[in-house]
Amino acid sequence: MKKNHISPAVIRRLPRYYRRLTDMQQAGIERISSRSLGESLDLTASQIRQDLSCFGGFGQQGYGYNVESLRAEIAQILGLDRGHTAVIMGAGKLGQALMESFHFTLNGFRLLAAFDVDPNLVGTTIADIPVLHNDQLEQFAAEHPISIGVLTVPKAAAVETADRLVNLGVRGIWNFTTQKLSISDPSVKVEKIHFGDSLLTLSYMISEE
Amino acid sequence: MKKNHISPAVIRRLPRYYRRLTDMQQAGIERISSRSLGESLDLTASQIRQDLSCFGGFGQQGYGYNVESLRAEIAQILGLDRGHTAVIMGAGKLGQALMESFHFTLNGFRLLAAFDVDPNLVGTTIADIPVLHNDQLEQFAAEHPISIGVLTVPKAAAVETADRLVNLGVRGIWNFTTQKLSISDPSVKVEKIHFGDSLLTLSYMISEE
DNA sequence: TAGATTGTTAATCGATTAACAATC
DNA sequence: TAGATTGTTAATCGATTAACAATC
Repeated sequence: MKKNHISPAVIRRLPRYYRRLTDMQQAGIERISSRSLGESLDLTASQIRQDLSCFGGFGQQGYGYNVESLRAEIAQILGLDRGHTAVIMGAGKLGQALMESFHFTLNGFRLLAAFDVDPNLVGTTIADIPVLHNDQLEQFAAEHPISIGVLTVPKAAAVETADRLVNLGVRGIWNFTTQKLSISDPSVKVEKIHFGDSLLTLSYMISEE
Repeated sequence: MKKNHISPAVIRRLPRYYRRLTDMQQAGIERISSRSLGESLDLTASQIRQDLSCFGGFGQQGYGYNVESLRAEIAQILGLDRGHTAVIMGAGKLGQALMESFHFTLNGFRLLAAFDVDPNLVGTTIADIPVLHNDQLEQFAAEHPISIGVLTVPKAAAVETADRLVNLGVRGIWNFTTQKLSISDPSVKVEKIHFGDSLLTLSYMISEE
């Protein structure tokens, strides 16, 4: 599947399509038009057809889209079928929250392990995921290919931890810290979740005159 | 301060400007040009000047911007000086992570309390923040004005909890659940952090080709 | 068949970048 | 003063929306 540059705006909408289609499929809905999908997502029908046409023609005139097969197509586009794996670096409260409540499997990832330095945590399992000592990362990686590292360490440890992950050949880093990462290898992708930026945006919105 | 519509793209960049200026101020840097600020944020100088000019002329020809005063201007634009308050709804791992590690104060909010139903949590304090019983929310709100509710409850409780917050007159909801919220009152703003959408985007990026 | 809805092309809209006079 | 850098206007670029022929 060769991808000739898809704009970030389109890519950011794909997960939303995927989620909605998953909901619809579970609700037993078989077909959907771009119009009604658009209405349920506050997007125009045009935009949805335009977005999907970046990847191929998945619909049928006069009918719309088959929910199940469109969902499967988007799953493939997003790479949900690639057997990606993840490790959590930093099993503090945030790491634990992800281990306990985030559905890695539903999002295409198999969570293999978490790593921490806290002796009270090392050796335990949280939501069936083993917590190993930080120092065991390299050895673990030699036995288990790691697609991405989830960075939930304290800010001060972020750069060093990210560098170690990159050295081990991960393809991406999911960065929950406020530390800016400068990864020299451009093939390693970084996706950040920045709580502060989000809250400041909300602050702006509620502060409008 | 009357705001004639500012585009969301601009608003989303303001927190990044603010953070960078904060870093610079702490590093003792007094002045900054749009060019060097742009370089450090991977933006063009033009864009930064264009963005800032939405709110006024904060710079000086031949000099640039004064770091401290530009930071103060942006703080005001973002509403960081308005004495906003927050409560956390749901003191599970994610709520606890925010209580322990997220710097509400640095982001313009005073965190007043957390609410939960777990008898093991109710009555305790976490990071100096009292955890109260869910049922006490209304009484608490009568005594303390709440600007925003942080929604870290399980998905199934999200809609009901959001409705209660809206009834109490909050101005915004910071939604960490995957539940789509349909708030009828358009003056109540919702900002969501969707882990799944973020991870799926990363999945796409590492799956290319 | 007739109605519905796609995929795609063209038109519009908005956001980013470039250019430059103003001026510190 | 001369060099630097702003704020703003114009030009470009990209993304969204509209329109419609194709066709299920």
